[in-house]
Amino acid sequence: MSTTAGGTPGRQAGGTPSKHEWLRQRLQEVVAGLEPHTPLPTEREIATQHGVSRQTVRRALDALEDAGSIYRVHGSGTYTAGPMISKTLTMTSFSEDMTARGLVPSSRLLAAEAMPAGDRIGEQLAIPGEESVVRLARLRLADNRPMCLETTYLPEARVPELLEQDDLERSLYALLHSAYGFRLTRAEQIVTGAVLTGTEAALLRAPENTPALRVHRIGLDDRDCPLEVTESLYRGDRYDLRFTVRREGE
Amino acid sequence: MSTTAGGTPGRQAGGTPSKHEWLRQRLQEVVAGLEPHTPLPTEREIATQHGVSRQTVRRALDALEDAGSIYRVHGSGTYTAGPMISKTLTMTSFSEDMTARGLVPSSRLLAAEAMPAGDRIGEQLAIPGEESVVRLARLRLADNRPMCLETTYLPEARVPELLEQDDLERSLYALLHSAYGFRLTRAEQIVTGAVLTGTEAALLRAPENTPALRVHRIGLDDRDCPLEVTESLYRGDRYDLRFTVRREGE
DNA sequence: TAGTGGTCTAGACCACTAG
DNA sequence: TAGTGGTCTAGACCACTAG
Repeated sequence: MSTTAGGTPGRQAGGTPSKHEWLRQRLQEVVAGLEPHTPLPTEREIATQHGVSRQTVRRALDALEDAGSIYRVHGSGTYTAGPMISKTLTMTSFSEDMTARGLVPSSRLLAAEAMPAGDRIGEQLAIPGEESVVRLARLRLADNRPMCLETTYLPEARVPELLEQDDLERSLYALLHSAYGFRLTRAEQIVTGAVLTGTEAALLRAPENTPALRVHRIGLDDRDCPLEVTESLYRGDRYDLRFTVRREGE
Repeated sequence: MSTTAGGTPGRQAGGTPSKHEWLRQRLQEVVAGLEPHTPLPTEREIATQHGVSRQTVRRALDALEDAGSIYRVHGSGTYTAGPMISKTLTMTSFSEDMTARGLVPSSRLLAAEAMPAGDRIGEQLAIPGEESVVRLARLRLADNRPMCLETTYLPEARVPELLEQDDLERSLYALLHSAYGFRLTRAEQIVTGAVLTGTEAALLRAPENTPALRVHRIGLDDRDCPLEVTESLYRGDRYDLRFTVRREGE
């Protein structure tokens, strides 16, 4: 266990102090500066160089492989991957998504009210249909141009006085975390094709029959309980969904 | 290392003989029979019961967590997850996708020809634009109803005499593996909204302006080299895309 | 404070690649 | 056949939960 000049993991307050995560970031930087299909040092070499066990190296490499930065050939070696268009899909908020695309997100609150859940939303939030939910309708903008219509439903019992909050136009995820301590860790999504008509087209300032993407999402907390249902309608001419998929098993 | 009555891993020819995979399947069966939020035995107990190390147990549980079958609470325990609508997105062929949805896939070959790649396709396949590609256009059916229009481009140099194959209407993935030994392990996908018009609407037997999903895919082999570019146009009224996303880091 | 999952190690052996 | 990644173990200690 050497204390290299470059810096050892350390235990930053609030950060991620794990060795494999620290090593992952180190290796990511190295990989970023290499041509595609360049061999990396062997796992045993990396382990020795950084004073960690081979398992820790493998864990860091696993993360890089998942992210599509490297690929491994059994019996041969580890190599830098080709250029990537897309990333592995992860759970992001609209704000984060737009920022990652280099756009400036903003929001206009269209409606904020309490109402009975009803059967459909109630079932998805795992609460009785008579129970109250908070409904937020927002027009989402990117670089001040309409991008998406978003309607979110939350069980009122879990977010009391949400309607009294004054930053409902900002990131809801951030608010849920800071004001209520919730951590959304997983979401189930259903994406369908759609066509903009009537009110939707008008709000998004798009011509009638503009293609669109409808994203239905159920957000779950770290205890696997539904916390949020969101219906998003994206302008198809300004938005696409990019992701990497892998072959499982085999 | 006990040889339990239930059966130990064993080394089946061609199968997946790893202990963690064997244990994963075992645990999956157990989990499937339990109510949501039921605690599982502790990792140490599972290890003892199955005569494996705790790391092997953790690896099996990691897979179940990724698949959304369980969730873990640090310091507390491991629990069965709530009901799932969707699965983690993995790379599948049309045939596999439809079969998983309980539909019977079939196919009608619309065109099969060799042609120059051109700049756009050439760049995506990482070959010069003058080089030849095989182009396959297929109408994909599910339960004998038009579902999707699919056009695939492959570098002819890597799939010689593909056009002479007589089962081009069947699964292309299976053919690429059996006839050429290729393994597609990763794909990058871009999903956009679309509207069916003209020829496309006619071929899919859908009314004009039917919403649709366009999926652009670059398939990569196990050496991370592009092997296939496919453009798919799905009828939006019959098809949706379902998947689970997770919050990364944190 | 007892018990749980999370991280990490040193070492062994296997499966596969590529000369 | 030497070298690589893939699997697995036994054991240690830490961070966190929940009574």
